[in-house]
Amino acid sequence: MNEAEFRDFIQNGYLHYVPHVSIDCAIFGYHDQQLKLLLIRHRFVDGWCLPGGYILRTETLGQAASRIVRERTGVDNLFLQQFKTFGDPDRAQCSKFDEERWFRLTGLRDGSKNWLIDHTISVGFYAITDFSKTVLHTDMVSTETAWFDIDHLPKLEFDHDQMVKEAMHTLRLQLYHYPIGYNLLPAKFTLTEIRALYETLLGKKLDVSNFPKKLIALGLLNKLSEKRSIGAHRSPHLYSFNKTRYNQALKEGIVLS
Amino acid sequence: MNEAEFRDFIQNGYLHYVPHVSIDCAIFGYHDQQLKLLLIRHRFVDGWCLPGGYILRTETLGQAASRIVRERTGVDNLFLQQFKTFGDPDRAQCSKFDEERWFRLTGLRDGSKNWLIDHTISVGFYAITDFSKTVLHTDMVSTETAWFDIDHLPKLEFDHDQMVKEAMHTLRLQLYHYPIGYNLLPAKFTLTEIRALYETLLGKKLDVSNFPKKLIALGLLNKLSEKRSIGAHRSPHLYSFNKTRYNQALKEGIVLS
DNA sequence: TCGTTATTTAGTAAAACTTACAAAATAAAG
DNA sequence: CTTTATTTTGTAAGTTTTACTAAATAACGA
Repeated sequence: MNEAEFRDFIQNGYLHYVPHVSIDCAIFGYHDQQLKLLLIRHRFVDGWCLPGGYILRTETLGQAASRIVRERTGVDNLFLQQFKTFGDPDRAQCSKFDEERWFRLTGLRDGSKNWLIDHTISVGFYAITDFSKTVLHTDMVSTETAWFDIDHLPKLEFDHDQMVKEAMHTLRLQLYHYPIGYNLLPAKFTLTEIRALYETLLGKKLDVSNFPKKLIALGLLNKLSEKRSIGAHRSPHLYSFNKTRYNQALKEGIVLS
Repeated sequence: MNEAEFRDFIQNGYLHYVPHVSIDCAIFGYHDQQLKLLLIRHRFVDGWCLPGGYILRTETLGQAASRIVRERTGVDNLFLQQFKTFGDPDRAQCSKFDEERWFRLTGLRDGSKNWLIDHTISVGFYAITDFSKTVLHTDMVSTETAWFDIDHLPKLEFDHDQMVKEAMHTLRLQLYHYPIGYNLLPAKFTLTEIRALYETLLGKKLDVSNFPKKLIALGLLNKLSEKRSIGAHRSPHLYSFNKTRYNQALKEGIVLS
């Protein structure tokens, strides 16, 4: 989006997008036992917040969320879930609106009458990606886009702290009911690697021996004949996902304890 | 809402309510092993659908949902949960809009330009009440308000069939994680009565002996010294909810199997 | 008054599942 | 060829769930 397109979006965006409703995405990034969260520095409020956007009048909510994540990270087709809608009247703090700042940034007057500066209800989605595979983009709304370690997040603008908390909570609940790992692990991985993934996302230790047994019992994994070399230790077997069972589990759910 | 107020709502409602966003409520009613759903006959589309409404610009989503349920049923302070937000572009079928019908019903022209007739994203809530304690109201939007047996629902307008399905699904999942029964059972009830409540909501039989034991083990129930007379049979003990544990369980969740 | 009957409720054995841990297997380094 | 760290199998103990039995009991009617 260039300068002219951005100005048109500000002035006439409500013709193409649904006004008063936005989407915010908590995009979690995993790689190598590290869990991060994608944040943008918002040009209008000069603080960190979740990436978000508006819904095209022709899109479903899921498609809009998917597009927003794709535009920010370049990643497509990932685990994406709606978790809650936020609509407290004070969530956006429109009272703090600064007409001068708006003019400096947009070159437009009467910002407080703009469709963007009005009561907005936001649908929260969360997603999980492999952050090493992403290519981050900033846009006209943001001056920075960056991954933050989940344990060292800055204070976020609006009600986004609450959003992250609830996204994390839902993610951890859903980990016990849906399989995860596809797109987050290499095509061939060891039992230790998939256990580390779950441990990092859940934020707790799992039994070295019992946890992988459960995944195997659920039929989610194919044992391969290859092994991985990890130095002066017994070489662990490689596994891949049984894509049939995995997709079935995504649809029908699983029970993991 | 009288005729004049209704016309003002149609013409200027967007000043007080958030446009493009609505709330729809799946209000389940339980009494005596019967499960019903509250439906209204929509004046504008002449079919059955879920009761709904708009969000005042000063309200939270929960407050709006609570108000909508109260206006329909007279009941306050019940189990109310947001479950999902629906935003498919074709969910409202605005293409079917009938200008003539609109004029007959509202006496207004240019209906298709009205704020009510535009892309609307709806936040779904579900609630559970005792239908014998409700006093139903119709309003300017509905010609009828009625309880339907859950197994004999008519085809609903818009995407409300899908909403009911997802509300029911969420309700049944949450039954295992939150206590239920307060406001749905008399202050003093037998173990058979609370089991029947869970059986009806879950749509399946539970073990006569084991299920109540779980509730007791969770500390949710107080055993009273009184008994209930049920004719030529052993008189069952009466129980009441341990309100402290019950409220704690509402906050922190429980694990019921 | 006393069986009969239907229901509540305590009790328990079997089964299933979870958890904790021991020990064997093994790859590579020294 | 011993040492070391890790994977992986196996299993015993502990816990929870499930299925079922039998005792308790309230009222009815013979």
